[in-house]
Amino acid sequence: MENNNIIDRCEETCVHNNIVEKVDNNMPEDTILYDLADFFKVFGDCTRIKVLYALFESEMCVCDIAQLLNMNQSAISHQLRVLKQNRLVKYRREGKTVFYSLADSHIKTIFNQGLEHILE
Amino acid sequence: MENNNIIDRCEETCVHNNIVEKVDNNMPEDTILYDLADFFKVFGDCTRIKVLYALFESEMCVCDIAQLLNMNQSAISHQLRVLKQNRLVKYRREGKTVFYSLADSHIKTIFNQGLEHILE
DNA sequence: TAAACATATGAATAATTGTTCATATGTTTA
DNA sequence: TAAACATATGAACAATTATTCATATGTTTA
Repeated sequence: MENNNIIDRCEETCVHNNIVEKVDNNMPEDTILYDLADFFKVFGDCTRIKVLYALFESEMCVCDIAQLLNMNQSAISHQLRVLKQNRLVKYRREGKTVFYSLADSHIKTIFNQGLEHILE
Repeated sequence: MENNNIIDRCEETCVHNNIVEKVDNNMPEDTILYDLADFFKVFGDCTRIKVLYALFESEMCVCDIAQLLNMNQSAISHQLRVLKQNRLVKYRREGKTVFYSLADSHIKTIFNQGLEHILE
């Protein structure tokens, strides 16, 4: 006796199978969709957004960013790691100082589209 | 006796004040940056990404989407509410059924930029 | 009007995540 | 080489969030 109670009733009656099938055939691979969501997750934090906006203007060291955002060095460093792992920033070392800068050309387009949307 | 221990040492010595000041002057308003992060947060979930991709192909009812993604009706309905609140989808009622469709023209550009980035 | 059904929603839970604190790493300079 | 310093990182904690379950809302039809 299989228990099918968890399956909503509408699955049997309401579903428009032709539509579902057509859409299903055109969906990108699951791994791509997961990667995409993970990528956008990076933009879903205000600190990271601020860091990226700052780097639009100039390359900056960790301390500079920390002061600009009025946050401590550790928090910024953790977030820079996330940005680095997602290939959104690159860095160069100059003595003790590490300068970060933007590594991606899509960020500005994405931000502008987002801005257009929220300002509409 | 003020306690300044929480302030990292580098704030006093390493910070490049000219850069910080210049960048600070060009930063968008804080409220905009928060709104932007909140907006991108919507794309940071795989279920919502899938729903939006599905709606690229066709308008769909809640049950259709639930079946397509093999999730229950409640989960989909909750996520559609988030998308609705962020003005990314719109809906029309036809009897008992509610059909959802895309409400925004920026989504495709944003997704494509994201795809280009992760496939690079 | 009552039953059937598609969708919406509140509450609870589990999982994820941003920040802080403490400390480690790596570079410079005295 | 030791001290000073900029940055990185692990662990812990607090806050956020996606899903599920139970149930409510709103529409149709018998």
